[in-house]
Amino acid sequence: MSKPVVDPTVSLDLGVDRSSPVPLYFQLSQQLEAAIERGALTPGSLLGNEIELAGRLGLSRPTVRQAIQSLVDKGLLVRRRGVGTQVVHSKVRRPLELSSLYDDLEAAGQRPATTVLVNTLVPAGAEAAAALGVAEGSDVHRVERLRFAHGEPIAYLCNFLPTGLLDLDTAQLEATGLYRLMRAAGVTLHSARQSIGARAATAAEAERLGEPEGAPLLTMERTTFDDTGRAVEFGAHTYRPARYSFDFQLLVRS
Amino acid sequence: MSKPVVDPTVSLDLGVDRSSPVPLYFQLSQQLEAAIERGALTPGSLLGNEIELAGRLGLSRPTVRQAIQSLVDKGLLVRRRGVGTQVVHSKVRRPLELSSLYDDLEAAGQRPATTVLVNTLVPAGAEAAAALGVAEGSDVHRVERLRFAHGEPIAYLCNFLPTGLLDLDTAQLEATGLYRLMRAAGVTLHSARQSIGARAATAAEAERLGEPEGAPLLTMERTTFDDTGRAVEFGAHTYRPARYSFDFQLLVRS
DNA sequence: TCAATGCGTATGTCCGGACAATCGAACCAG
DNA sequence: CTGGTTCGATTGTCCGGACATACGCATTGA
Repeated sequence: MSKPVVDPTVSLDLGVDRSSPVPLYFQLSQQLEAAIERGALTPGSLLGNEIELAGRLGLSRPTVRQAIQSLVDKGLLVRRRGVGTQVVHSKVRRPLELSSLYDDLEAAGQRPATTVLVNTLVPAGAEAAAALGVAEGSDVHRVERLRFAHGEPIAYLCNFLPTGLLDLDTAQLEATGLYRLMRAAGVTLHSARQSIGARAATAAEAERLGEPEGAPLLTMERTTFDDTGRAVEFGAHTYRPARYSFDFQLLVRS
Repeated sequence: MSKPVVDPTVSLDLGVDRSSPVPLYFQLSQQLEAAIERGALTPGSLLGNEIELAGRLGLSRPTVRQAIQSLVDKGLLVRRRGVGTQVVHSKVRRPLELSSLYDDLEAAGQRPATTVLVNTLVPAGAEAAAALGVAEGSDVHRVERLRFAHGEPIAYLCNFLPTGLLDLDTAQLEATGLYRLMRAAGVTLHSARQSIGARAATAAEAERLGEPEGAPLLTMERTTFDDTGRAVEFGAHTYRPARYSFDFQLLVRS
């Protein structure tokens, strides 16, 4: 009896374009991911061994391994020595990434809108100065925004940014998200430190978000760093818990 | 003028043990990580080119690249073509992983304690059945626990587990965390889907955690999967926000 | 003075091969 | 029937080399 091994070459039309500037391993990993996504590779099915796959595609084994490994890192595949590589069952689709609330809402089909409440230079307070790594009292940008979805207020966003990084245009801030502006300004985001908590709304917070005073609020503080280690943003956000929660998937680091 | 490039071979005593069963690339990456951790490799410093490093250590370039790549994936290093590999400035230390509250508290120096309130088999409700992928009404384990730190209640944990996976001993549940028990039973955790939110405490919730009714609570729901895609745990937790928040770092996927 | 060009250097991609470690199943012995 | 052993299959690790590509800097030219 032969095992129910999928033959990727015939069942899905795999094949690489050597004239393309896109790396071969990336072409392959994208095709495999697409095949998984559309169900051509069913969960639990084996992927056929690497050497044979490499031979069929006219690639070397390291290239095929690199493609497979990238999908393993994404959590879509699992490798087992002596067994093979198989598609993970289900549900791992969007591992946690450094996300922008604006992009999240847009991807969810909500139509995000932003009102800029404050956009000025202020002397850095103790907390913002410590987070951004600048001297207390030195100038930093302060941006306060209200984020809406379907006309309902979702979150109040208060952010601090160091000067000289990008010019914060109020119109642009209302048209898109902060992260998109930073990327467009050539800032390469690298990592962030986040803290998610909850507390009761103060009178001012409650009024901004249209909640009663003392209502529970979901809070998030975040400091974002670029790849040189510079802090490029510090934000303290409050969310209406009935309208927003932090949903994500995460993988076990191995 | 020579550039201020660190010479890893002399300044840090790098060297691999070929008789060890530990993979060479792993030995190297661990040594590099340790060097970064203790400050021997200062943030921003270059790491010297791969080929030379490989030659000095008596390794091949792919092996050295594999070691470096693993640290890049961890966010400790950044590579730039034509420039070199440099140590990231600070602060990226513990990227988000699938964590156990028990382990988190223990690592933070708090002394966690657990009281098991409920540990029985119950017919699965709609929510638990959907999360675990079992038929509604079929038997599942139900575990309710109170988690303390320094004698103060921190969280109320309600978990559902499929039967036949492991035997849930109340004494063991009070001595350690659920994840540790599952790992000990041979379950290989793979991924989880989480949702973090907030809401006002009901009378029962408030009483359990020693909070006033209506107090804001931090909530987390999580479904955990093993590497075959089976759901192995579903939990609904509530935390006292004054005592606990979700802190983590995350990297930009590239 | 300033912009365009060229060059060195480092990482990015890819190849082909070799051996080791591990898993699962078939096989054999008690 | 049961338990241990052997063996094939598959991934894990490692090597040595080759060429492509992008960045930074110095040089050159307008």
